[in-house]
Amino acid sequence: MSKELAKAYEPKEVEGRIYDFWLKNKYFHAEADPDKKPYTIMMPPPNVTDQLHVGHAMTMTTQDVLIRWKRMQGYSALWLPGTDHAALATEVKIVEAMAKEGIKKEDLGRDKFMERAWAWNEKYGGRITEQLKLLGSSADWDRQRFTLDEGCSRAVRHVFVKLYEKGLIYRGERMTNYCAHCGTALSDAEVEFEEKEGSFWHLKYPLADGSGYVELATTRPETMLGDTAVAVHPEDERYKNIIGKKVILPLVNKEIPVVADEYVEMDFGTGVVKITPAHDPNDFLVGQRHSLPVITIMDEAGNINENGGRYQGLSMLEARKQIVKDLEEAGCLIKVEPIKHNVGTCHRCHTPVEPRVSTQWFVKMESMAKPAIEAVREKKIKIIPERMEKVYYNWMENIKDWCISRQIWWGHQIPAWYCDSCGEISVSEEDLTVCPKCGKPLRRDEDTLDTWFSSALWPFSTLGWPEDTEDLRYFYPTNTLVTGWDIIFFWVARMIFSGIEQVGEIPFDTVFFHGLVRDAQGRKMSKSLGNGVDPVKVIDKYGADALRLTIITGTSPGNDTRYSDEKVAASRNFANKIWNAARFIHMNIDGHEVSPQLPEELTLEDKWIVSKFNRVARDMTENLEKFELGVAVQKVYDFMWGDFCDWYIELSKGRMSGGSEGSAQGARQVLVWVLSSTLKLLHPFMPFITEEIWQSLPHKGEALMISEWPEFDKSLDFPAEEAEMEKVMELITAVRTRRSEMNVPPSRRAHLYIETDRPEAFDIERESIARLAYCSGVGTGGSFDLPGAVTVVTSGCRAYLPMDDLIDREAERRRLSKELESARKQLATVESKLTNDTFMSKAPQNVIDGVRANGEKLREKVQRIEESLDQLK
RNA sequence: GGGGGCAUAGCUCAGCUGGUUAGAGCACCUGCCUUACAAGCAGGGGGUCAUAGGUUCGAGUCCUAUUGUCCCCACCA
Repeated sequence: MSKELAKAYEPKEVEGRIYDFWLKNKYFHAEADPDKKPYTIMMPPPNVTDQLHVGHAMTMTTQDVLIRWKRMQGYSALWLPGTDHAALATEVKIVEAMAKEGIKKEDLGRDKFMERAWAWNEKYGGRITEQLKLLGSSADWDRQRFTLDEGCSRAVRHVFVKLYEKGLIYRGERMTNYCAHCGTALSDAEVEFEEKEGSFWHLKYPLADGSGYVELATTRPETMLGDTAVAVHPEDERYKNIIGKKVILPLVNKEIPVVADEYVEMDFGTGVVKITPAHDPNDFLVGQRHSLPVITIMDEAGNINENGGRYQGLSMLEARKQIVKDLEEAGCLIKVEPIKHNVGTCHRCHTPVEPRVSTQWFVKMESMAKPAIEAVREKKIKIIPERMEKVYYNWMENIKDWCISRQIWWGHQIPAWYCDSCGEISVSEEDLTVCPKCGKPLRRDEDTLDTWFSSALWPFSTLGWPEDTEDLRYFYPTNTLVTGWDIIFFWVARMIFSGIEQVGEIPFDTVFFHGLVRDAQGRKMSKSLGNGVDPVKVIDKYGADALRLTIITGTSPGNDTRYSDEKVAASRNFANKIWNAARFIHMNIDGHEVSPQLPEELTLEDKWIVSKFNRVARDMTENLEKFELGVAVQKVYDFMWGDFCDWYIELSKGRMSGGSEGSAQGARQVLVWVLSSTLKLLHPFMPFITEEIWQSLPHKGEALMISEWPEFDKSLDFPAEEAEMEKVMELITAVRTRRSEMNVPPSRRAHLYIETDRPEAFDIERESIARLAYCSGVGTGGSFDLPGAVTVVTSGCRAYLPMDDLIDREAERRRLSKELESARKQLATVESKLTNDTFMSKAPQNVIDGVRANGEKLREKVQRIEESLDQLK
């Protein structure tokens, strides 16, 4: 970069080149280094066939900020990337693509299908990681993993076998959620409830003894084929007499009992419930209590099976229509009411799930949940924001067994074999061919595992577990898990109990939940709304740094944020601001020998900016430690723009154009030092532009990204000079304001007379003050008698601008009177505090000191205004 | 049914353990092409911090209730 370069920052010219430079030098790579402390983040693996969306941008930027910061702090910082095979999500996509070619997976068979799936994976698998690189992600790509790779597969099988042998994985017939569209069972976590408009069919079930009928209501009439009872509440006076009687199940013409069960709510519907144990979780429990038969009427394709008699082969929906029609014809339909009710749907395809009793594999949760709850309760794992702990406890404390078998092919096939000869079930880490019990051939379980089963192992399977590797010992437990709150159950909770159970240690010490990115109207981004934002396009238009800054600015942990182009444009403007500050510095240092160190002698304004920087470094570090990234970035933004550019650079101009060579050289060094140091603070947020500029300035070391994070330096702390400088600034601002109020054009200059008994308080180049205050020159003195001059009063001094022709003495008096009034009012507030005994005795000393100092300033100000008013008389 | 978030300037949002006169970006008004930047500079207007109580010397910040709004969990056929 040099001064000839474009006036505006061009991210496209910089980003690729800088990223390649980092990669080439292996700065992203982390090793187990005994001389350093480890800091580890496991990247939540995006779905392998995903495309980058803003959600990724949020989570990855957050992680990259943390990892870059820690790396600069000297940690061996490992950010381990990878992708998730996303079993069901991916299989659905592949099946859809095949459907376009007119191919069904059954036609292909398992092996051929898997070939296609891997090919698909090959084709789209690299896309997401390439896009992550565009963002500037400093992940250790040499360590990239995939939840279906060899190592992860070994870990999965090891865990499966271990849990099976401990009795924590079992196979059994249970009520499960079944998605007919996806053709598989789902875990409870994968069911989303949606409120839908439905119908409430009131049906008539005749009593077997001919003494009448019972009326009941249902939202799912088709399940009547599997009814094995009718239930009423035991206390319900209306129905006490029919308990124990039989009713005739219409259409099926079968007698089923009337049972009494407290599950029935008397005031809902008619107070009578049909019981279908095979297709409703609550009915299943009722059935167990009353030893009712369980009749499954739906097959795996979601159609009525052989238990459905003449309805066999119909889909559930077709069956519903037909059955309602038949019931009506049989005179068993009393009425149909509209009803709003919650329908469980598949979170992948939003098809209503069918509760269905089937044989599946489950993980027993209770014993593993306990230590996982303890870990958080004892703060071994910190959850940020803290309120998310409640959500975690609530889920963990009410956890049910986890259904892990899926009737799909893309995934980890369950390592269980069945012997059809002797009935033995064998579970093994190695593939089996013959039954270990009877030696006969085996049949392997067709099902695969829930994708979250493998991602639950991510924090350690990626480090070589189950082997006892050096990496595992060094980097595990990992440190910060960064993710959105939407996968707390799917993933976070499961990693916690898996880590504790498998490795014997928590998987990470902190969980940091960031918010979700919404659109400008606050809506969730979704395909159906078409309001999604493509980060790649945003990067193309505004640059990766601008996108990253936007994502972090103004956010706080756990709170959602809105995306808008305007925000990115503002961030881009900031990048441009830094770029131009650098251009300015180049214009003034190129051709000079400038050391990257601070000069020996520091002027007042030097001390001010250095001291201010020093504090920003300290404050930001504190904010980052508390994961307050939004606050941290705001501080460096304000410093860079509001202090460094608006004030320090402006002040330096006079020194470099008109000052002594010593002063000019000092300014150059301070400019370089402060900008370079500020770039360090900014680097985690805006890695590209900061690296590019840093490289162009005089520097020590080979790259900004591996330079040292600034720490608070006592020798750079100049509070007294800061206060002095602020007085100068206050005066300059006051002069500007006065001129602006009087509509004096900047071209019109006047000499500035500063009345002070402490001229050393204005000990910076007079030309600098003059330049900033649009004055022709500056003089200081004990007192001036300049009738007809414009008066400017601050808490530190009084100043005059002789502009005879402009001054309207009457207007001037009015203005000063107004200022006096306001200053007196403020003073009164302060003084009432200082005379308040309880305040004086209870408030901490630093607060009292602050108020006192403020009072002192105000008193001086009031006095000066009063004097000025006297002079105007 | 249970739990939680949010409510601060016209808009989008910060405001960390309560402490001087509540901030930013965008938008708006005025004046400026001042030799880094008009994607900029300087100045300015705009907020009874949702409402009502309470705790405190002191409340945007803590407590209680209310209203509005969004979300999560549970899943009554």
